[in-house]
Amino acid sequence: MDISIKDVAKKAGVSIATVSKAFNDYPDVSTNTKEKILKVAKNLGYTPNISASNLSSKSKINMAIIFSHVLNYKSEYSMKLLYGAYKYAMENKLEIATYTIDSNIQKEKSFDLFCKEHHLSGALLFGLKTTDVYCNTLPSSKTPYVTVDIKIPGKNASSVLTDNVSAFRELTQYLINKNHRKFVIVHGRKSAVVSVERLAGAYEAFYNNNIQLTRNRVLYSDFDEDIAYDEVTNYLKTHEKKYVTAFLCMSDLTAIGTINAIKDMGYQVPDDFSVVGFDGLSVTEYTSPKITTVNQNIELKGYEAVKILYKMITKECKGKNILIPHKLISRSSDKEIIL
Amino acid sequence: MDISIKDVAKKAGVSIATVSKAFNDYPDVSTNTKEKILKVAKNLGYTPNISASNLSSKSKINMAIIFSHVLNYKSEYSMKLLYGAYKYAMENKLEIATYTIDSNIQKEKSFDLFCKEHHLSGALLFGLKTTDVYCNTLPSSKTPYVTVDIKIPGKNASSVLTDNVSAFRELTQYLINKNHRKFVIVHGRKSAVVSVERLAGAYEAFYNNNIQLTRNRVLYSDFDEDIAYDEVTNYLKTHEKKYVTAFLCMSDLTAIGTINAIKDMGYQVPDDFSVVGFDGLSVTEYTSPKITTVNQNIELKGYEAVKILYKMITKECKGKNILIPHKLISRSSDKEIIL
DNA sequence: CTGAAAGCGCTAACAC
DNA sequence: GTGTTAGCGCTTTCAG
Repeated sequence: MDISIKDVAKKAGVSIATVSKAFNDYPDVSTNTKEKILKVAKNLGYTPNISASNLSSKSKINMAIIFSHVLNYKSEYSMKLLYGAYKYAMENKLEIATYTIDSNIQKEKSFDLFCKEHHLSGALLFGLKTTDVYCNTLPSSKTPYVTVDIKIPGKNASSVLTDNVSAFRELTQYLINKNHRKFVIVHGRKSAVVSVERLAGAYEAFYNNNIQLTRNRVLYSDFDEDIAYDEVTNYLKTHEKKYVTAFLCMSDLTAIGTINAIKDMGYQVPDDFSVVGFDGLSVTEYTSPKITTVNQNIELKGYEAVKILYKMITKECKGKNILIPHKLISRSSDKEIIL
Repeated sequence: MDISIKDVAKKAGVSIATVSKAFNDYPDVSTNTKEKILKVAKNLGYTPNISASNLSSKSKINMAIIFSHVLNYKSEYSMKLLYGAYKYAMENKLEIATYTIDSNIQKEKSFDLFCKEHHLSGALLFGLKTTDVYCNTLPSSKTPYVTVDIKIPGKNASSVLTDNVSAFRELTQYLINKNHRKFVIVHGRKSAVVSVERLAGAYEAFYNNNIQLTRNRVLYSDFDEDIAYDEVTNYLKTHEKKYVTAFLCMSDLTAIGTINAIKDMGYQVPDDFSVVGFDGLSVTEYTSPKITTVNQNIELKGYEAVKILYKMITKECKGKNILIPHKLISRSSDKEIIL
């Protein structure tokens, strides 16, 4: 038979109430009794039943990570997010459960309902897309939540973001400083907020440097390499080389697709074309050439996301939007044009 | 106020027992009442409280994935495992929670205790190492568990494995068939079972082809690229080129480290040395040259792991050890030696 | 500082 | 086919 609080109480010669208090660090238990209880509990192999505790307590803190899609294993992105989140959790002896809830399930059960069901005090939403059902129902949620890379306004909402406009402006400026003037932009998923923001960043840089937009082209892909590969291949087949000197890619994976397309068309990177990516995945170090990119500090995003969720739950702070610093990493997939 | 089963019962004009039965697909509820109850519940925004249900039910199935370490985001491995696991879960409308329990926590709380605490019917153990505390306590566990890449015997234990000996023998034979005779083996973590097995596979191939062991060298690294890089660099600095024609790496990441070391020492892959990896990570497609490797079918491992755990829990099957088929993928990081 | 007792929301006998 | 009821293991007033 399983050991319950009763057994501990009996063995320790106290009431179950006292055992409960001892385990929950109530101030009104003498150090002596507390120590005895803890020792007895250890001997018996007792551990509090979380379900029971959840049921009878209003205040127990439970946090979860909710992925909106089955994680895309091709991308390190989710992994780094998870890594950062669990890092914070471990450091603070917090427990986090991770669930996957795709759009079908989101339709069946609202976020609030899911949280109630699982007795969650709050949740982190990773991988949420503008097309997800949750985007509509989240704002009216009473449960605190934190989104990453997307802002979903709400009473108890926070978000952890990258300043995509600035980051992509800097990336573009970096190439402009190397005398590039003719760009092809390899766009990310069209509906993604981050893509739109990054495009705006590129345009800002163009504007700041009096670069005519008409000279530049936007190729629409997803964030993966396949579509980028096809689009760039097609572009190179239908355009003369002189029309472009650099490819501005909205993700590292599209940069890889772009580089492969360029190589397969018989050109060289960076000799014929410069290519830059975005995200800062470690895969950019494994390619040759190594890819110039913007490190988004993804682990930190996960880390900060949990931190702020926890503080929202404990009322230490209100919902807010946090910007995580990014960093341009110059490598060998681009080169300066000598005028 | 939250909606409970009582509210639904009252509104639907039935007893709470009937509501409970309707929600749990008991056969003894008329289709009419069931439909009505479900409709009322939907309107009210009712969802069963899992904690309460867990508390009063013996039979509720709850599965979890337990990572023994904060996931290493550099490796796609964990991600693919997760992907496969959640794929099975989604297909079968099962819910899985993922936790991270490092060795410190493993020491504090046994596997059985953790499961009891969380009312788990069984768990998948991902990333378990021979040095983990759980390895000792697991065998006496009453809760069913499934391990990946490592066999921990037990009453209710299953494992999902790769036939590492055969796989590495095939990989070695593949190079032997290309007339390689002088190898350096870049070993994985020394204490890892899979490393030992793979080494045995290499030796089998050597034996089958009368290749003298003395001609070959083993370099000990972890499964990551850094140590491999250092070891190979050091090797190349202290040995003449003629002593080796191929590097047999026990993981894709060590293969990457090896290739980088070779390049940085001024040699070419595969012209000067052939290099092969192991795992089948997608990163092997992004490198140049693309790396010959053994695809372990990692997603399938995750998928099958959940499947078998579920069947163990439902008593559809007993614990067993499953071998997942692997596949050699020949790419351009190796070449035939023309005699 | 400690204990008695009233639930938390649900399930599972069992009675009808 | 439906309802009554006794818990599941814990937290939390409230009395002492």
